[in-house]
Amino acid sequence: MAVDTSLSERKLIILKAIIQNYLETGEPVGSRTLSKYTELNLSSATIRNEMADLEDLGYIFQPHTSAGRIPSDKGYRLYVDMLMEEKEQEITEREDAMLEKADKVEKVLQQAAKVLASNTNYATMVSAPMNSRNTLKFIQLSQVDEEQIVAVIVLGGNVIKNKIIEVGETLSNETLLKLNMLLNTTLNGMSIDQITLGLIARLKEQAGIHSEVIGHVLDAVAEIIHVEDDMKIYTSGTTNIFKYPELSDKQSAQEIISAFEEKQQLEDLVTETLASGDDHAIQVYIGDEAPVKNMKDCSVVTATYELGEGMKGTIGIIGPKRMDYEHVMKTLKTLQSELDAIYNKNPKE
Amino acid sequence: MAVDTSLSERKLIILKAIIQNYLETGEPVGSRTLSKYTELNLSSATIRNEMADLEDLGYIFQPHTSAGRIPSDKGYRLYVDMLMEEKEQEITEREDAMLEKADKVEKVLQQAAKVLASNTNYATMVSAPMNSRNTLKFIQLSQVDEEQIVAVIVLGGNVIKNKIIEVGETLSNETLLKLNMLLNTTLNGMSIDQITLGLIARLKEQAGIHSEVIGHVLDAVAEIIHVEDDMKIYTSGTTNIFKYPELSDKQSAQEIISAFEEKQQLEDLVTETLASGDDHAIQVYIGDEAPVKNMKDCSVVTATYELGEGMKGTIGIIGPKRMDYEHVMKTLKTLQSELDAIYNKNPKE
DNA sequence: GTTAGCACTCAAAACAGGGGAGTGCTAATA
DNA sequence: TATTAGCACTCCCCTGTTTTGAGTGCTAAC
Repeated sequence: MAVDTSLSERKLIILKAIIQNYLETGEPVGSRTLSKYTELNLSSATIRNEMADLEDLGYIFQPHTSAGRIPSDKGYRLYVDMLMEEKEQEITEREDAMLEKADKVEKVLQQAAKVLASNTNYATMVSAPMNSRNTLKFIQLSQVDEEQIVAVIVLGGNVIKNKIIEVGETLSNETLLKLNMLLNTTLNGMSIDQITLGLIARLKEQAGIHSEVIGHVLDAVAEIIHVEDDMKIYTSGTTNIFKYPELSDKQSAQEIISAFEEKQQLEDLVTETLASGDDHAIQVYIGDEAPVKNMKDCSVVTATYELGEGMKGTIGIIGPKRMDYEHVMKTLKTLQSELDAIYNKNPKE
Repeated sequence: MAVDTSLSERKLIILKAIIQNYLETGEPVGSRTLSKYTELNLSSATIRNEMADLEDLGYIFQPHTSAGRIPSDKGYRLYVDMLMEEKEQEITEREDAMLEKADKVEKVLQQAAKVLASNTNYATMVSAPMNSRNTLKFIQLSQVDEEQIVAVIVLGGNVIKNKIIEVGETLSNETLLKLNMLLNTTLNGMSIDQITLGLIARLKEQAGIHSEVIGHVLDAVAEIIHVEDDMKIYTSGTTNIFKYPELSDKQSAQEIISAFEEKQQLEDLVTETLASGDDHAIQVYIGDEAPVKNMKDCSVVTATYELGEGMKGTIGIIGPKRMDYEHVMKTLKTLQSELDAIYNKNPKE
């Protein structure tokens, strides 16, 4: 990224001015406007020369001749990387109140998406934490009726899952007790990745004639992971995109909204975010950079949060390229630590 | 509804022709078009006279002078009530295959919404069955760690819910066993409405010093009903509305899409559908008739399905007023009996 | 009762012109 | 040498006007 060094101080100032102005107005910005807007007192002509240079370098472009300039993706990139000053002031207190104790994780997350959307006026998504790296805390088998038992599986962080298992015979109480003992002593505290084939074989051996049940239980465990694989994603404020003319033509709107409806694409986004980079960094995808093709006309800002024990989820904001990056990143950061805090302080809620 | 009798045979034919033509093309239909389109050989002039009458009666109207006529809500109403001939032929076999055994109810319903959407090109929703009138099948308390027990509650139809309960003390195995016995013998097979205050008092009395736990469990049961109250709704094909110009202007599109996002409005729709009328009838709401204000420019067609034991859900299609009512109603009927069949034949899947 | 014909209406498309914001270039200026 | 003023030019966009054409209502003839 040696590109930036090739830009003079003045060019940077002008570029920054162009972008900031464009973020506010959404209109192409011309040289005259800039000559007043910027502190360095230059005539429009000078600015024009600089702008021509910037255009040659690919940071800005004209939608058509005799229009002002608007930032290119490359320009935005430079902006978020270097030019943007973080306005750290006034850490918002409001959200504290909004995220009041909702008693279920899902509720909290849905709420978070909502708060975020109303706070930013963009479309938002929050993915529920995945428990791939989670630990088994407790397993309980119980007879429901003659032919069915239910396996209750509690994961770290008190995520509970159940699965009905069909059994041909009625199992005696002692048998169930024994199996429960066996399962819990062996598997308790184990990470899901730690359950190896060898371990399974050993378990089955100890279960004797009931090895089949053990098999079913482990299948259930596996399936639970699998089920969790198609992750839950909460969205809000989708229709906010109609507020931005450049996104609200039929074509774009349809693409973006269907990306939100078929969660598959959002899942890709989450996966990408979780995979790449530092845990608590904020990531910014501009245009094509996003791993979601339908969002080529948008910018996407994401953050990762953590509910302890390696359960991570993603928060994301989707808006026009000319989004208010500073505000968004600040808000996202706040919410991120918000979520981090709530659950690390109070994991049972 | 004596209105219809006042219409001559010929007027009915013409009205029907107008509507059918409009359904296909989406364009206002004029007298010339009709004079060829209809079998009764009449000149455009004659048709014009009849159309003038129909307009006076409120069945059709002109979007502006010198445009063709389009059906009014009243016209559509008459059409779906009387004029439309059911094309019963070729009961679709395809869907059978599509709704292949998904092993979770949610999956099936989500799938159903998808199939429906791709089949009709409209927006669709499927509500998960509510279990308000459901019965308790099984309750199991288990100790998770020193301070927590988990209550697993199985409802009829094998809907499983759990709830972590905080207890100050560690309960002995015998105590748990006793409580489990007590809960199951007393509550087993009961409908949720049948658990009265008197019953609760009696339970607590029998539980003695552990009455508090019983209280928590019952709270959990109550909460589970409550949680289920904000029902799950699956949607698909929201963006199909962009296919219909009359709905895809910013204003309408935004309204409809946000109705789909904030599920509250869809819930109203479901409630209305479930409340009103015969179980297996198909209901058609045209324009204002729908209980959802955001859909005043749409038509909504709904059906109720049943998963046995009084658990009912709703399937709905939302499209433009000029939707292909016949196809939609037929498809809906098929899917309805599809769902009915799957779960009544094979309730455990 | 039906039809042909005609005058009329009005939305939408096609067209034309003016205004204006913005540019690039050149020549003058500090 | 960098900056600026000035000027010609471009081209979007707005506005108003015209044209077109589909469709109607009405009247008179069949």
